Amino acid sequence: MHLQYKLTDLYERLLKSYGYQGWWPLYYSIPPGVTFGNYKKGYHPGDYNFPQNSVQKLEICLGAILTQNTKWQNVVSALHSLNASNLFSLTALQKATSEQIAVAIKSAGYYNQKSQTIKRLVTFLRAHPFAKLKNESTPVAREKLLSIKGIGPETADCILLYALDKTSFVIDAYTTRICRQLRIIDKKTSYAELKHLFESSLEKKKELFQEYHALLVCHGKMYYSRKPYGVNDPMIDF
DNA sequence: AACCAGGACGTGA
DNA sequence: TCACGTCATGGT
Repeated sequence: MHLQYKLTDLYERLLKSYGYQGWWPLYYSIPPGVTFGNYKKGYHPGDYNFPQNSVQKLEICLGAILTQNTKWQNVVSALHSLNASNLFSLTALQKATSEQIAVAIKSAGYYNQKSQTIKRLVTFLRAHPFAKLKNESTPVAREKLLSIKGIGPETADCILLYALDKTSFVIDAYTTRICRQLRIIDKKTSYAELKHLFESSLEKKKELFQEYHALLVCHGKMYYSRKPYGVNDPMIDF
């Protein structure tokens, strides 16, 4: 079976098992009064008309940084804390010191590093507003994001895909584990190689990229969070 | 009570 | 390049 078919087939199977995921979850920048399925939890399955404004884009960037090697629930409480501290805007984050931000995001862990990364991001966004970034080509915007210390490949790709609607596939630890287990790649395949594999195999639609990554995380949480990874994965029979 | 989480960076080989 | 240590909280 060709890899291209394998990857599109895996998507179909995951979608059938788990349904639409509705990423990126938004909690503190949603328009008031909007109700959409389990919207209160932040997810908006089937609705790809997000983000709608720069505050929502900022929330996605913050979430992408805060969730580095961290459970999402800890990120949610950090976002709540930021909101309670009136730090949920570019101008507020600009005025705040990294120490003040660190206190607010404590629950997400690595708060010293992440607070400084957030400060660098805010400085960056002053010179490169979202509207300007969207007009850049994906590779150029990606390089600019990667130039920010504390923003690596996965965080940059999350921002590109979910905040800027760019078709940049996100590779995370679950994606790598799943693809190894399903013999799609071997142990020494790099982030860039796996990313290229997905991007060259799939239709370049941001809705597909957004759902696929979310589905891989959902599946990864089920079968790939504890060693030995993926031994009970029902998708294993290709 | 060790283990893990939607990583990234600095270092030495 | 790459393997390894470090950063840190909170749930299981």
